[in-house]
Parts: sequence; C-alpha cells; structure tokens
Amino acid sequence: MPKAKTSKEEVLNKIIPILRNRGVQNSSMSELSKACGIQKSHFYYYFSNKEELIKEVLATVYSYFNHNLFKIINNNSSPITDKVLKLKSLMSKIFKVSDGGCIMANTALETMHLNPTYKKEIQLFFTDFISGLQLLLETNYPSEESFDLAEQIVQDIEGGILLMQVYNDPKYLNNAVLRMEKIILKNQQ
Amino acid sequence: MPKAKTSKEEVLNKIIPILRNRGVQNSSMSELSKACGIQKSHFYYYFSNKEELIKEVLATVYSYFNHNLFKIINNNSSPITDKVLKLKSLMSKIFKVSDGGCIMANTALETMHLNPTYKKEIQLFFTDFISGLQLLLETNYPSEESFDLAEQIVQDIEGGILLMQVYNDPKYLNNAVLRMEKIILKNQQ
DNA sequence: GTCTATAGATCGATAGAC
DNA sequence: GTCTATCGATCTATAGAC
Repeated sequence: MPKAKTSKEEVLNKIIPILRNRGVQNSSMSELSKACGIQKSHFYYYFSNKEELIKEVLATVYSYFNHNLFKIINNNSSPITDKVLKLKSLMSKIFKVSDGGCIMANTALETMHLNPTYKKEIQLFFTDFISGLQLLLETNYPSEESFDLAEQIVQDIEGGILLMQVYNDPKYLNNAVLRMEKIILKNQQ
Repeated sequence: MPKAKTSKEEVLNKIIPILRNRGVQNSSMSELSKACGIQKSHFYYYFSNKEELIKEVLATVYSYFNHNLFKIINNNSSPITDKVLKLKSLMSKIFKVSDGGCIMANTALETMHLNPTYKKEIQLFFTDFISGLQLLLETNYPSEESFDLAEQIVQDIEGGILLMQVYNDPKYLNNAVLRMEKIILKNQQ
C-alpha cells in the first residue's frame, strides 16, 4: 500500500488554494489533511510543523511565479506587446478572483506583525515582481523611472486585489492591469 | 454599584490597536481582556461573543473615520489645500505605519472568504472613503472622472499600506498620498 | 473558575515494495 | 526483513463561552 498515493507536490498544490482562500491562521492541519484525503499525522511526515508547511507553500508559489515571470520577460524573440499579454495571463492565474486574491499579500497582513517567519518569501515575491516589471518598463523609460513605475504598478495591483475582494468585483484588478498595460506600452503601437 | 472602571468605549479603544496589529483571528478574548486589565468574563458582559466584539470594533473605526472625513470635506470655509492637509493627517492617524496598517483591509482579507459577517462594515468604510475623495475631486474634475480617480487613489493607498508593511518602509504609503495630493490639487496653486 | 471543542503535535503500529 | 508511506489513537494547550 505504500507507493505514494499523495505526493508532497500534490499536497502542496491541493492546499495552496485553500490557504489562499481561508488564510493560514484559519486553516487547521486537520482541515488541510482532510482536503487531501490523508491523515493529519501524515502531514507531519511531510512537514515538520505547520510553520514549515506554510513556508514551503509560499516558496512554491514564489518559485512558480518567479519562474514564469522571467520566462516571459527574458524571451528575446517575443515583442513587448506579447510579453504584456502573457503577463496578464500569468497574473490572472496567480491572483484568483474568487479564491482569495494574493496569498502573499494575505499571509503578509495576517502574520507580518506576529512573527517574521514568512517575511523572506513574501519580500522575495514582491521584489521579483517589481524587478520584472522594471525590466519591461526599461524598454520605454529610463532605469530609475522604470523602478518607480514598477513599484507603483505593483501597489496599484495589490490595492486592486483588495478592493476586488471587498466588493466581489474584478473591475478593480482589471483596471490596475489596464493601467499597467498602458504605462508599459506608452509609445508602442 | 461597581462604577465602571473600564467603560465599553475604553475597552474598544484599547483593543483596536491590538486587533489591527495581530489580526482578529489571532487575538484571543483572554489576550484582549488581559490587555484591558479586566476579566474575560467581563468581556462577555459587554459583547455577546467575539463576532459581536469585532463588529463593534469595525463600526467604531468606521464611524470615527467617516465622521472626521466628512467634517473635513464639508467645511465650506476651508480651502481645498487645507482640506488635503487635514485629510493627510487623518490618514496617518488611521493607517498606523508600525501598527498593522489598515484594520479594515486586514480584517477583509482575513475573514471575507470565511464568513461575510463583517462585510457590511468594511464595505461602508471603503465606499465612504471613495465618496469623500470623489467630493474633493469634483472641485477640479467632472463627476464621473472624479469617481474613477477616487477609486484609483484608494486602491493606490491600500496597496501602499501593504507594501509599507512588507518592507517596513513608509515610503509606499507616502508616495500614494503624494500622488493623491497631486491629483486633487492639479490646477490649484 | 469551569466547560467543551479543537488546535498543533507525537507515537506506535501496519501494510505493502524491495 | 527492512524501508517507506500511511493510519489511528492520544497528549497537551488553548480557544470561545458561560
């Protein structure tokens, strides 16, 4: 009966949406394990404790985002309009409208002031997000302005994700994405 | 006969910063009562349960913000530059940098997807925030554009509050406030 | 102060794959 | 027979509530 019927990767992928939706404090190990169809005790076989679990979740999300973001940006054969298109698609995958928005933002606000355990992963995520946008912007803007604009865009998007959830209306995130597009492509087309 | 040594208002004011900082899920009734120097059982005299407590907290924050916001905006003897100044000061009181940012945003992300209990208070807060800004903007912009800009400003500010906490750097909120100021006063002075 | 439920966490046992 | 994935029972602390 061994023969990993639920691998660690599967577990991570199954619980990410739950944690994004319910928050990390409000998701119990029992609940998470039940959702994976395995015993709670088996979770402790995969993860030494809940904190480790969450860390691995955030690292997984981070690396997925990071990998795909820079794959889009560093594709030299792709025109910038195409990059923007792909970026929009990546973002809609990461920031699920009906499923809790941005797990990095949620976890940040939920935990940042209690313990700084997850700070590193969260900061990495945002720093890369900003850096990626900055690279894109440098097509049309000087470096320093690109950085400021990149920060501003991320800020706009994260605020949009919040309002989207408060009013259950995707327009706020959509508006931010449209503004991003307009800024990136200002001289193009 | 007891001579309320800690009134309900005092309790609310004492626990608001704690709830903003630690989040509502992560603040226990014991912890909150201890911080007020009263018995936990006395909390249940003031509030029928934790949910009621949180509701009253959010209602308190909302009405404080609402009252002060519209007092600033509807003061006809005050020039718009003065209004902006007062608005900035109100915001820095509400969105404590080192103390958890915006309790409305935090609570929204923490609870919105679990139960919609606090939705009303949270939506009221943001709706009034946007409406207030819209009123200010109508000095210099047509009504519809004012509304869109007001939403955009709130979005920018809330995103700034998030990044401020992630990086422990007030510049993100400050930048948003500066952008707000610039937009509101575009033709002025 | 006491109740009950549930949280995170640990331990020992077991069922197959090699 | 060992190794690995899994389970069931259980412990302790603490939560909300009265």
